[in-house]
Amino acid sequence: MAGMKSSSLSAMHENKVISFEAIRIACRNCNLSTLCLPLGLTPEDVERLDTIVRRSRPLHRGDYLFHSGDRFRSLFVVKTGSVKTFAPSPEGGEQVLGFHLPGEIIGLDAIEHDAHSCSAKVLETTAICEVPFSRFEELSVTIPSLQHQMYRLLSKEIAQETEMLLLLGKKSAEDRLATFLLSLSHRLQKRGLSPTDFYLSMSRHEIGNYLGLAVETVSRLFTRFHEERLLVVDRKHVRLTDLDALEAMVQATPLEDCRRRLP
Amino acid sequence: MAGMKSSSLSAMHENKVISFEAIRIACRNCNLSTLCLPLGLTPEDVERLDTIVRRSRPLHRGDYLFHSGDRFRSLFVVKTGSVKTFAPSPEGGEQVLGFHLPGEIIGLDAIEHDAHSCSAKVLETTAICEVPFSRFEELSVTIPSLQHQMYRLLSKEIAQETEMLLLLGKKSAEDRLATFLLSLSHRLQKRGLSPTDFYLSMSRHEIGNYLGLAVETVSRLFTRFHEERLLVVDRKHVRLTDLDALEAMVQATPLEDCRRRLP
DNA sequence: CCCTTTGCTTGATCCTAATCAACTTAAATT
DNA sequence: AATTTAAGTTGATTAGGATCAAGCAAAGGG
Repeated sequence: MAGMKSSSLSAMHENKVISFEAIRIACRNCNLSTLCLPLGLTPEDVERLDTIVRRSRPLHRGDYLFHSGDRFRSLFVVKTGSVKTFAPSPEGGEQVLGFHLPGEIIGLDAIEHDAHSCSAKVLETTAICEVPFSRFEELSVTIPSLQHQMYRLLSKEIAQETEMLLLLGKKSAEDRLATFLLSLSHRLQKRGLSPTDFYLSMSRHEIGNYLGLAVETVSRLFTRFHEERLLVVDRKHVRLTDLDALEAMVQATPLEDCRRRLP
Repeated sequence: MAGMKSSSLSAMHENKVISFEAIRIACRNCNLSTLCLPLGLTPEDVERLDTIVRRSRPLHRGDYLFHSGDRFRSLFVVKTGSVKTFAPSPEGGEQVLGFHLPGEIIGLDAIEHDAHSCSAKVLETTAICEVPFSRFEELSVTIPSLQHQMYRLLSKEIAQETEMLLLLGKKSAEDRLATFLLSLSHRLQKRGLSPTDFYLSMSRHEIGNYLGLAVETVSRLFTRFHEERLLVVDRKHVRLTDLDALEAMVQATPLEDCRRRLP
């Protein structure tokens, strides 16, 4: 009822004024602009981008952004909250593909097939910016720096998945969880949040699934890390008390091939 | 010294006329155009793209396209032959990230950091098209369909790596090798080659490294697949004698979570 | 051609993390 | 508050694949 541009979707729950207003910030005022599509654009071009962005009211835990198989129409950017993407298998199982924090773009894998090959599910109350892709492409043809940024973001996604391949291909369970926690830490820090003190919006089951480990293993590792004074964990809340040790654990990848040239 | 456009690099070994001429085919005559950057472009635009493509003389086994850490200047497209990319680790080990066949683009992960995060090494005599990226970007600003195709190719790379994550995250050694062989089979078929009869340009060690398995495991699996009449293998030569059985093996992913709603 | 090197295969043993099972705690529903 | 359900932890056992060890075959080099 407030603004005249009440966006595409119907606006109920208008009693949640505070959070709803908070998410309707335009790109130009958004603190994520250094991570997101507007990076490198002139203020004028940011305005043009802004006109095609759709901002819905907040989604809640369990809501879907899209399902595997859906026609690809838009990219989705997390504004606040978090989202998991996963590949559902016919038998009801799933493979978690990623957890997405504010500023991260979801749906980049769908451009080629014009259909989503994974599903995206909201982990907590979350605000999303929707970017209709056909309109985006029209725009990026006329804004070279937007095209450049899009190439960079796509490339970044590839580089990140490569990191993940490295992790799953070679490393131990311990390394995997350490890397996961450090990844969260770094990403939260970039967003101006505490790199040592945060809540996990995903379950142990989802962490394990993501890292290719059983729930039990994840649980045991949390216990062990706790015992080793690397962190304090209580339910979903984690406090990393020895970032250096975690980093060292990951660095010290005792990769093979160190004995090949002996006798 | 036949042609007048003797390309950027010096042209020695002109006695290798046949193969050298073969690789100097322009984009418009290249049979890979349905897989590569020219897809969807007008003949006129293909010509424009062609002017920025550099075609060197053939590279040989062990040659590098680039090293990890090199400044990013160009994308590389395999024209004939094959290339492996890998992340070298300080201790001398490496993680193989991919094997690249004709029409596949290498270097997409480097756009963001403006530096290569992996190395690319030629597995057999190989012809490469080099696409200077800054010139490519200039061009793709003026050719919407080229921008579109680049988005698609980047997206495809992301989707492929996602597939790989799924493989490494959940599947057994058997599944991994079967998936690997089928992937090769499909990709060769798309290129007009036999999907059942081919040579592996990479070693067992490299296959194992890529799939997150020990060499010994790969060797044992080849033996087992042979015993099960799924393939005939002799050294580097493979003939897949039961594609359906291999497909079935991969499909029948007995993913967990089938017992959760019982007692 | 012999000799070394490199790549591959096969067998034996070990170890990490999965699986199975039981129990605890927290959250949701009544 | 009582009951149910879901999530997490801990222990015991097992299995799949890594590692260790040895031998063989092909390729390369003098």
